[in-house]
Amino acid sequence: MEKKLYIATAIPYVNGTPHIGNALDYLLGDIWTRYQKQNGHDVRFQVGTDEHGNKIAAKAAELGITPKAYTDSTYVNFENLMKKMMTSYTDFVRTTDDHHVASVQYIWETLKPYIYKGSYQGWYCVGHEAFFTDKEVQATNGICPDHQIPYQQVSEDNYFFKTSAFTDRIKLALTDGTMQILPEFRKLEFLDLIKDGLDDVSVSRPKKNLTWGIPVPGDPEQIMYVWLDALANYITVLGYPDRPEWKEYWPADVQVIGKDILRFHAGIWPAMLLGLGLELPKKLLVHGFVNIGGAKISKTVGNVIDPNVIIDTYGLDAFRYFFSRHIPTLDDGDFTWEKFENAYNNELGNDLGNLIQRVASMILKYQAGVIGETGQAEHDMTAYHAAMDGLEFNKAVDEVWNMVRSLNQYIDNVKPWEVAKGIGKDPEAEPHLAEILSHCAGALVQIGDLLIPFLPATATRIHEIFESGVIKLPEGVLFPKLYIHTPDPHAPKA
RNA sequence: CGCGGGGUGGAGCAGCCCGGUCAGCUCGUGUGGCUCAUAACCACAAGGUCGUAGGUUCAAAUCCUACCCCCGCAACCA
Repeated sequence: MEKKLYIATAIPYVNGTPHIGNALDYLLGDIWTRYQKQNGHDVRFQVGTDEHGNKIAAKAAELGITPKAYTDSTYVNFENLMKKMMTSYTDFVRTTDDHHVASVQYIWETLKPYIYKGSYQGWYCVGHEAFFTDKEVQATNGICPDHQIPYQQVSEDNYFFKTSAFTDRIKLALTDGTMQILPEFRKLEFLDLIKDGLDDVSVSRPKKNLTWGIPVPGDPEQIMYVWLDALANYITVLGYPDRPEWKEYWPADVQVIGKDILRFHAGIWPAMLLGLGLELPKKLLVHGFVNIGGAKISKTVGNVIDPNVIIDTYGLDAFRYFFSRHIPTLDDGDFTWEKFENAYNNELGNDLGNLIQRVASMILKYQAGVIGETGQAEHDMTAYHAAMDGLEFNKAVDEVWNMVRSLNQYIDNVKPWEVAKGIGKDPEAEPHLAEILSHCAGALVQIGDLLIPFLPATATRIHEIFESGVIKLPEGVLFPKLYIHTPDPHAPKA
């Protein structure tokens, strides 16, 4: 049985609305999925939501509804964004799904040899009835800002998962490439982080401190903490352990995560898999953060950008274009409205949109729309495919734009409009012109092919215009100019 | 002496591993060309002590040493 492809994305916590980072996960997953499907592969593409935990419970209590009712109302925000982005996912997992809950309990049972009871010690606020991290305690000088009482060192009983037992095997998998982390420097960072070994993690909380979560099998006093619950989604969604089809897809070919959660996905998650006797994911695609004008996105600063607004203003393909090309796939990137609009106007409008327009219009004008023999344009696509394989999607788009640029150059060099003037005088002119224009059309079809993973709607449109042998130019141009955040160069001077 | 990344024309970057053919690309600016096209496209030009100071070498953005500056991370943060 040939293994089918599987890509998974991190599941966001649904106590907020989707942000640009979530959108980036979906976009990268979708680009990969479309690319693989285009190459004839069967791909399963998971997305989902993480719905347990105290923050959800507190929010729900505030609203006077059950936690489940609350997440029922918020997870759709994420689902809506995915749909809006034309994310071609095949599976949507919610950690509150019955099957997930049951599977996680099975996983707990199976991992029992590596689970032991211990005591967790940390800073506790009596008012919150919850633990806080060292960082939070430090930031507040040891006093809870909400209750004006000092945090106390408190210990509580809970279960620990023995990730330490798997340190060596995980290190080996990273070193020998069984589990790749891309980019490479993230792998080095992580290896450095665990050079002294992985620490065991606390995987449950007493019921009094954590109410909303999956019960620990065989211990009614304990509720599972986020780790086993959330990370397990990548296999429970495939049907693990009861639906055998999961075996056709696991191990994941790619898992898309943000740099902030690498340590969990490169540490705890592989440890879980090894404990279950399963293979490790082949690649972890670690993307960076999107900054806004060089600054970190922060709710308190209020510089949060809603992906929905971008899509509503400029269209989905413009959104997909910017975030796949101008936010480096494997590193941090920067968003500003000005950069976005410049990319939209100059690259999508002038470079690509105008190119399509000029070629289509020449064929209409000189040949009544008949394209003729589409000479197979064979541009060297090695660099494009190498970039796709290396999960450097931004470089792949760069390659496409090199093609756009050279086609524009080609047209200026051969001057079809000059050739057209020779028709009627020079017998060679007509076939020569036909040859030139069919070459252009062929090149555009190829560009359309390469854009399928990135700009699905635009790719379809290019194919519609050029593929039938007769130009079918719809009303209106592709990517009409927009001057919302940048000055309109054609505006009359004040 | 915590770990990591980085400092290249106005902006953003590539090149550095494997020293010379490297000072390159995109945007921006200027000039010109063209007219098929979304006042688009194409060509050319101006602009850089390649963070600083030493060193190695016939030769350094590229290797070595020291220093300065910027940015992440520093474990329970999805």
